[in-house]
Amino acid sequence: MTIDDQIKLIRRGAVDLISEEDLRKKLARDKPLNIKLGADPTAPDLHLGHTVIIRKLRHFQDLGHTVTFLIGDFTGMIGDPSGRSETRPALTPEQVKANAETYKQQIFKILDPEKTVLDFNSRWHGAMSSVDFIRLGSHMTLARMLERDDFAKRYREERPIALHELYYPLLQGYDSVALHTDVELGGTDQTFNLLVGRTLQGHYGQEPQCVLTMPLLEGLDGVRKMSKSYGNYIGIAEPAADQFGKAMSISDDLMWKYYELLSDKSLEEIADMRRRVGDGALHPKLAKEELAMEIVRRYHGEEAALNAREGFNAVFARGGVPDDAPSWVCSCGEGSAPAAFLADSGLAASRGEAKRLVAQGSLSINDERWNDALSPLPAGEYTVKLGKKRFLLLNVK
RNA sequence: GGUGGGGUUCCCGAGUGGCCAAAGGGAACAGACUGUAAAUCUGUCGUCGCAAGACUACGGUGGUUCAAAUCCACCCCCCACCA
Repeated sequence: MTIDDQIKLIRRGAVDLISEEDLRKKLARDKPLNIKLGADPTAPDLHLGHTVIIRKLRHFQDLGHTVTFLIGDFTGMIGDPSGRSETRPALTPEQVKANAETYKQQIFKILDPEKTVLDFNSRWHGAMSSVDFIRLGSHMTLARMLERDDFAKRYREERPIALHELYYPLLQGYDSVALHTDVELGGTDQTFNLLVGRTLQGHYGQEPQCVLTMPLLEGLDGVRKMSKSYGNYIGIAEPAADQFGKAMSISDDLMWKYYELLSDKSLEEIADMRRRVGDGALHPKLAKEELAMEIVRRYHGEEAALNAREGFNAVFARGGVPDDAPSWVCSCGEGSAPAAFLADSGLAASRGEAKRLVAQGSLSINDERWNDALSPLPAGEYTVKLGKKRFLLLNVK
């Protein structure tokens, strides 16, 4: 593969590459490069937003390079100074180890274990003396630090910046020194920290690393970044049907962004598909199904992907009931009134909510709209549907 | 150390004695429209109750009052400014 082709693959979907010239130089040596990605020691529940960067690591592996997946167990004690950051509870070594295990299980769905090194930055930070620490600080100026978006903003708004937070970028940068990193990856929000690594390596007599930043993937709402706390994510460990359904719920516009950042299709193929949707030759729903399939296939395999699509269409296109619908048994009487069994089974949060939903016309029983929340159902078996997504197989004794 | 501003329902945020289960926005949910799209429009959005209504809720604990998210006391926690 020519250097031009490699650069093209590396640049796909990326926001910044600093600098392309340096990277060409490194690649020209034709030796495996050290690629680094830092990860927080907590929250090992990866979603598609994380995979944007992890997939980029995979690209590097495919080009023959070595990846270090670095768990920031030491920096985790500081907490990334992202505005209103709360102090994170310190994790025990056991917890860190357990989290690292979970990371492994998840990242190796994408990364090649043979070409991946798992490391912890407490290995070198923990061994530093106070003198080393102060020396580390001497390589950075306050002015430069205040260039960081986040610090600049807080300083301007007269919000507090604790001193130890200033050390976060330095420690992260020092990781690159310790690992002799050639290329470090991160989200665009990491740009400053990544550049500090470049600076520090220079100070410690190393060739500065290249920095590759990836965009933050928007969540299902298409507005905020994908994040567990916003609840707008697709987790890579989620069941196939959920992944498929969530992928189908994104807007058509967002679909193209997802294609670019998450799909293995070439940019040409994607552009062609987009053109065909544009002139009506391809229905956007089909294009989206293909995307959803690709995502599910990656984490669950081909068969699961086919099943997910079939299940999705059976339920939503043809109004069926999913195979895994929960069932509920109650005896005829008070408990068999819709308001009662909807709340008791957990389909609705409370009786009040159940009644409201029924009043709004969201309940159907055996495919018939049901407006009476209070009369008990006679004995028998029923298929209950509440809204579009909630189902119950009801057995009244 | 001093001074000032705050802690309200899932989130943001209004409310400074009764008209407050608490404005407004967001999120969420439902209906219409659809491709379970998105966008839009409409509605719902503490618990129990068929309802009337009852109960629980405005940082905590007490108190004043016929009546407190609103007033008082003490406590806890956050923030800003001055030094």
